[in-house]
Amino acid sequence: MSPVKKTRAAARVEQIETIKDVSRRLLAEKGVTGLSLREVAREMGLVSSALYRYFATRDELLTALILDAYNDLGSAVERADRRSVTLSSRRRWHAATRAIRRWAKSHPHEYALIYGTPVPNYVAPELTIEAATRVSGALARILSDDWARRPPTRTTASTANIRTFLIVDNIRELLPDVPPDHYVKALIAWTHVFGFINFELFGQYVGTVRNADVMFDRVMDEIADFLELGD
Amino acid sequence: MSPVKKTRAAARVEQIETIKDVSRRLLAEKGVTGLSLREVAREMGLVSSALYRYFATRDELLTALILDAYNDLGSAVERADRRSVTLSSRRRWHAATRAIRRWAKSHPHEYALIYGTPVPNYVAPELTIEAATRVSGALARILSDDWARRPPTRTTASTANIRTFLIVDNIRELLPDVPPDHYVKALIAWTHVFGFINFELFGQYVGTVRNADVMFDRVMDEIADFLELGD
DNA sequence: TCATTTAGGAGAGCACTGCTCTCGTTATCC
DNA sequence: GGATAACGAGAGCAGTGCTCTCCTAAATGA
Repeated sequence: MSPVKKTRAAARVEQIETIKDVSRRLLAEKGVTGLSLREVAREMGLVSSALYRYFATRDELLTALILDAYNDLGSAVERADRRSVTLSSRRRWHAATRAIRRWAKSHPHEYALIYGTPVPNYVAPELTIEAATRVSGALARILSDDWARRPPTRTTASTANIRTFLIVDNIRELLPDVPPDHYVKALIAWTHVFGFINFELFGQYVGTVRNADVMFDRVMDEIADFLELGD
Repeated sequence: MSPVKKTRAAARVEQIETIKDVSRRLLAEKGVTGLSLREVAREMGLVSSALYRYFATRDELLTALILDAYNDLGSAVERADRRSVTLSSRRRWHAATRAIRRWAKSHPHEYALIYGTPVPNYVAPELTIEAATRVSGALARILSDDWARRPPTRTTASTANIRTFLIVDNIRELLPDVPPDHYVKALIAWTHVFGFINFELFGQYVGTVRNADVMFDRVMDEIADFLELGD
């Protein structure tokens, strides 16, 4: 209502931003378990109880960080895709998946926060689901665009069978030009991007993979074949 | 040296077993973060400091639980494979991967312990790597056995290129009959089993997958095609 | 057999955590 | 200008992992 926001509200959002920034720094240094409200407060020259004016609980702060992480990753992959949108589908796929992995490796703890073990008792708020869709949406667009360019030989198989195990309405929104009988392949591709990064970051590839950079490209190429992406 | 072990040593291993049992129960109830040494001690009618006679630190207890979890899962999939070893490679693949997922769903917190975010600062002890190999080894045997039955049309391509990003010596041990140019495919299959289960258990499939049971079978069938497993 | 070593448990205590409550102060709104 | 609400300080509670000292009872060696 007031023409100009006064210092009060501005100071609040600024304070919230500071809390999240400090938290992100401590998160990067010591991981989730090492992130404590008291230390954040200490760093800010505040007493711990003051933080509760902004976040009712530690989990609430973590949820905010998760949301930001999803959006940060989301915009990173969107940016990468924007740069390569004129190239072939295969190159777009490589650019996008590389961007995801790159973000993951430079923000390992934030990545673990969103794609690792759910922190408290796992209840994904609606907002995080929406933010999470940004990154999968970017990948989906590449695949859907590719199908839009393919010769229209599609068989348009019935979705009746697929409906038993997939929520096709939600998927169709993301893959408007992909025939439903390819939804499973698309989900496999999506799953594999994060399956690889999880295994790499969480140490499962120790002893088998020597150079994960090269391996990732090879695997993503194999997935592109699997998706029959245009070259 | 003594002919019969006295009560002392036996009581010790028994006490250790009790600690791990109680810990597993509490782990299943409240997750990793909810597992506290003091509560374990309380349940056993002990004082917390007594537990430190058996585990020098909480992480040491967790490491023991991780080791047991790997072995428990390992023997579960080995058992499943033993029952289906006479069937086709495709059926063996389905039996083994189903066993893995079944174990994961009935031990979600233990699964998260070994395939989720590394708990403290991630240092995988040698012993856990060995135990972890049991489950991947069981999967590998299926694939290697399948290749042993295939007509010997293998091209035996040079491993020179693959050596740059894979530790082929370790992989060859697990896949003795698989030509090296198929190692990447094998690693993709292995990665995807756990990529799927991670996504399912950690809530990433909410909104897209309706019936994960059916979806899993479909996906594993697609992977079997990808591996060209015999039917 | 008896003295000695050693293992196991009890209990107090330290430093830390998340979170709650009360109480002044100070900026905002009517 | 006075009421209202936001903000921060500070004390305190219950909980944590871990350490240290002390005592008892069991295993060991001469």
